Amino acid sequence: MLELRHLRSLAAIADTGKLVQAAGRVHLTQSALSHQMRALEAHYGTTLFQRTGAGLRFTPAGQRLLQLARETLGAVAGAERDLARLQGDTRGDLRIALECHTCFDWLMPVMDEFRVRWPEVEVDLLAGFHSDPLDLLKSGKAELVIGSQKPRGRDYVALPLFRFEILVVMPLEHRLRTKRRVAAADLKGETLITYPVPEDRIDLVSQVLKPAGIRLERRTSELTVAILQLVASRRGIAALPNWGVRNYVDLDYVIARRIGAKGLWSDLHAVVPRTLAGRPYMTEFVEIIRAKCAAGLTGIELL
Amino acid sequence: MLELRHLRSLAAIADTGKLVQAAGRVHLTQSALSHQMRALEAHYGTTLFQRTGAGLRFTPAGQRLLQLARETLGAVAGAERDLARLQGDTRGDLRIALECHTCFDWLMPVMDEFRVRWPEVEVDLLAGFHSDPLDLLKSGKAELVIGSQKPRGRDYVALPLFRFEILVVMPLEHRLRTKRRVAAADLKGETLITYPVPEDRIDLVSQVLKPAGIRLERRTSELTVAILQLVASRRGIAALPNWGVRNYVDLDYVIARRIGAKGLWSDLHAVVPRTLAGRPYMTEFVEIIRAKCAAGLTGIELL
DNA sequence: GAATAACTTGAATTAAATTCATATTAGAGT
DNA sequence: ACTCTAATATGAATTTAATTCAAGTTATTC
Repeated sequence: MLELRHLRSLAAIADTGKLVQAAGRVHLTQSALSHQMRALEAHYGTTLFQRTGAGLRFTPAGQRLLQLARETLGAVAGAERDLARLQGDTRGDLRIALECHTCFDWLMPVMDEFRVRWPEVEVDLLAGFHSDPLDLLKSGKAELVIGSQKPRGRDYVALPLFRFEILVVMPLEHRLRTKRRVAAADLKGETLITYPVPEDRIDLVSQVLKPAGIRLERRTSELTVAILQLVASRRGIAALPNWGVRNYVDLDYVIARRIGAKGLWSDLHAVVPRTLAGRPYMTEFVEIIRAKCAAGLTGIELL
Repeated sequence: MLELRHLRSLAAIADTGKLVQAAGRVHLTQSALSHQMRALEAHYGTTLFQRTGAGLRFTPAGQRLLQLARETLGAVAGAERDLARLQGDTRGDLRIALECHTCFDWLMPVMDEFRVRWPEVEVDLLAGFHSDPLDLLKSGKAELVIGSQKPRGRDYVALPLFRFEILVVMPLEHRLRTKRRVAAADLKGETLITYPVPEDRIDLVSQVLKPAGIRLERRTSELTVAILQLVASRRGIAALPNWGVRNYVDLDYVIARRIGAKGLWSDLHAVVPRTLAGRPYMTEFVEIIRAKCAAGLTGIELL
C-alpha cells in the first residue's frame, strides 16, 4: 500500500536522477530504494522507471506518481507549518548576513519563497560588508550567517547547505585558454579581481596561491557583473563559483577553467544560534535554500 | 514521521468518531489505532484529540491534520485512477439493478459522484421491477445488483455494503404508540403497506410474521412517499429502513418503532460477476456507496 | 454501584523495511 | 573486443517498527 515514504523517495529520485544520490537525501541505502521502488511497481503492476545505464527515467506512470508526490509533500509541509503555528508563537526575526558576495545571486528567490510560507517572520538581509560576519550573531545583530566558516563555540550550529566549485575566470583570448585545468604556478604575474574582502577570505588565495608561495596583484569590485566586465576587458582574472559564471561562459563572454586536478571546492553552511536552530522556520529556511539551489544552480552538490 | 497510514486512520476516526469502529475500517485493532495516534501526538508534540467517554473529539491540531488527510487521500485516489487508466482500457458498462426500492434514495448522489470519477464508464440504472434481480446478472443485462440476497454460484461475488435497521412505521395515534418495541403478535390484524414485491421478499414477513404464524392484509404502492401517506392517513402500517423514515418521524408525520428486542436488521450487498469484481471502477463504485451512505444515512453500520 | 462502552498501556509478537554483500548490467574508453 | 566504471538488482540476514494480546483505566448509564 502506498505510503508517504514512497512519495518522498520518488521525489528524491526525480531531483537527483540517480538512486545512490536519492538514497542519500532520504537517509537510506541505494539498495533500500531499489527494493522500495520495485515493491511499488509490483503493487501497481506497472513499470515506473526506464532503467538506463545513467540512472532512472520516469515512465508516464512514474510521472503521474511523481506529480502526486509533489502535491502531497507540499500539502504535508503546509499542514506541518500550521501545526507549528497552532502550538505557539512562531513569530521571529531572521536577519541574514552573507560571507560570500555571490550568494546574492540565489538568495532573493529563496527569501521570496520563505516570506510566502512564513509571513509572520521578519526576514531581512544585512547590507554592506562585515569583517567577521559570525560576530554579527554574537552581538545579536543577525540570526543567520551564510558562508564557509564554521563557528567555534557550542552556542552556534552550522547547518550544511551545499558544496560548490570555484573556477578561474579569464578573458577569451587569455594565454591559459588552451589548458583544461589551471595550476597555481600558471597564475604567476596575473592581476586578481575580487570582492573587497580580506585576502584570507578568498579561497583561491588562502588555499592555492599562498600554499604555493605566489602573490598576485589585486583589484576589487563590489558587483559580480563588474568583476566579469573587468575580466572580459583583460584587466585581470577572477575566481568565482561555477554557478555565477556559467551564463557568461555560455555566452562566450569569458572562459572558466578548473583549478588544480580535482578543482577548488568550498562548502557553504548556514550558521545560527543553537537556541534558534530548532525553530520550524529556521529549518525550513535552510530547506528552501537547499531545494532552490539544487534545482537552480549547476555544478553544486548538496551536503 | 507522518505516513499515509496515519492519515487513513485519522479519516476513519473522523468518520466513525470511535476508535473501535475506525479500527475495523482500516483493518486494525483498536489498540493499534490508539498506539498509532499516540505516536502521532508525540511526534508533533500536540494533542490531536480530546478523549471523552463517548469517543474522540478532534482538537484544532487534529482538525488540521484531518483536513490534510482528506485532501491527500483524495489526491492519492485520483492518482491511482490515472494509473489504472495508463495501464489499459478502463472503459466498461455498469448497469445497476435494485432489489430494494428504498435504495433509490441514496443511489443518485452515488451515481453522480461515480460519473465524475469514471467518465469513461457507462452507468445506467435498470428501471422497473425484476422478479429475480440476480437473473439479470446471469443473462448479461446488468453488471451489478444491490440487495440482500447473496449469489449461489462461484461466478458471482457479493461485496458488502452496510447493515440497516427496518422499523415499523405507524400513524401518530396508533394503538401501539406507547410501546418502545413492537413484537410480531402486536401486529395481528393490521394492514401492511409495501412495495409491489412477492411476500417472501419482505423481511418483516419472512423473518418475523411468518415464523410467528401471522398473516396480514397487504396493500402495495410504488413510491416511498405514497406508502408514508397511506400510513399517515391510517390505512395501515409499513416496514421501512431507518434512513427512509427518519425525516418523516422528525417532522411528526408518522412514528416508527423497533421490531423485536434487537430490531430487525438487513444486510445490503453489491453482487457482481467475478470477472468484473477486480475492475478498479467496480471496487470504487462500491467504495462510493459505502462512503456516501456512511456519511449521509443515519442508523446504518458498514459491513 | 454494577454494567457497559469507551480508550490506554506494556510486553510479546509479527510483519515489514532496510542493510549487507554481492551480482548484474550498460556504456565509455582504449 | 575488452576492461573499467558507474549504475541498479538481488537474496538473505538483520534491524526496526507496527501490531496484537491481555489487562488495566476511566467515564457514563441505568
